[in-house]
Amino acid sequence: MRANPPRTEDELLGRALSLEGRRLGPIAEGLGLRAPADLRRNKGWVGELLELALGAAGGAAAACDFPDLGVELKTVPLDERGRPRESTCVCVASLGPESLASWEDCWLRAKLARVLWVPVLGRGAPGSRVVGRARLWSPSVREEALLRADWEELSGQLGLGRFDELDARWGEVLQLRPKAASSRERRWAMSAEAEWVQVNPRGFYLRARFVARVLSGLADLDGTPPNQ
DNA sequence: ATCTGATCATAC
DNA sequence: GTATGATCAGAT
Repeated sequence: MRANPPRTEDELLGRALSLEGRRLGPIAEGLGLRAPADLRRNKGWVGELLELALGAAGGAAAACDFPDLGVELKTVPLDERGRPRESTCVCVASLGPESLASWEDCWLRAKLARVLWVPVLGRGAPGSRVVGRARLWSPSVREEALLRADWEELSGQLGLGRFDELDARWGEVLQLRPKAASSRERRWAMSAEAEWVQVNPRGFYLRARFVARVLSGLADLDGTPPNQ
């Protein structure tokens, strides 16, 4: 059972805000679902539940969650101090010439242009976790500059085939980490030495400290309002 | 305690 | 197989 898609951003945000303080278990039951005992074998459960509850498009389509609104949904687990417990995966990284696209045209930028952040509080039984206050966000000029600088460096290195050098320590707000069913999973790519090599797929992740900044709502000190 | 590398389920 | 949704678990 899936809610109807929201028709406007306001409607979407209103729905998300109305979930604040609610436990995931009852939300799931309202949709005819049962909360799993833990997330070890259901890592995407929280995100999928909120998609259903908010009327996201769903499916594995390479599109954002609310295509009509151009909004991407991200759930983020918070610790006791209200800080993200985890980094946030944005999308898979291209290992070929596609990674040489311009920032303006890249997929990561498109996905982050408008994000509905839904914090989830608590650890332990997923059904006992509680929805926090949702926040609709677009990168400020300053945030976008940070994202762009990292993205250009990281995808530049990918485009050069420097897979051995690249690891999760690169990037200030973005990082590249494995994104696959296992480390045995391989994808063909052209190395810096112009040889075909098999490399583990990777994804772009937002560092937890960057997401913390976004959620804190602290205005950028440049005083620039968010982009639309 | 935090970060990096590894991993799990599901849809198409 | 590749995309979606992420968290797990060992290293630092």
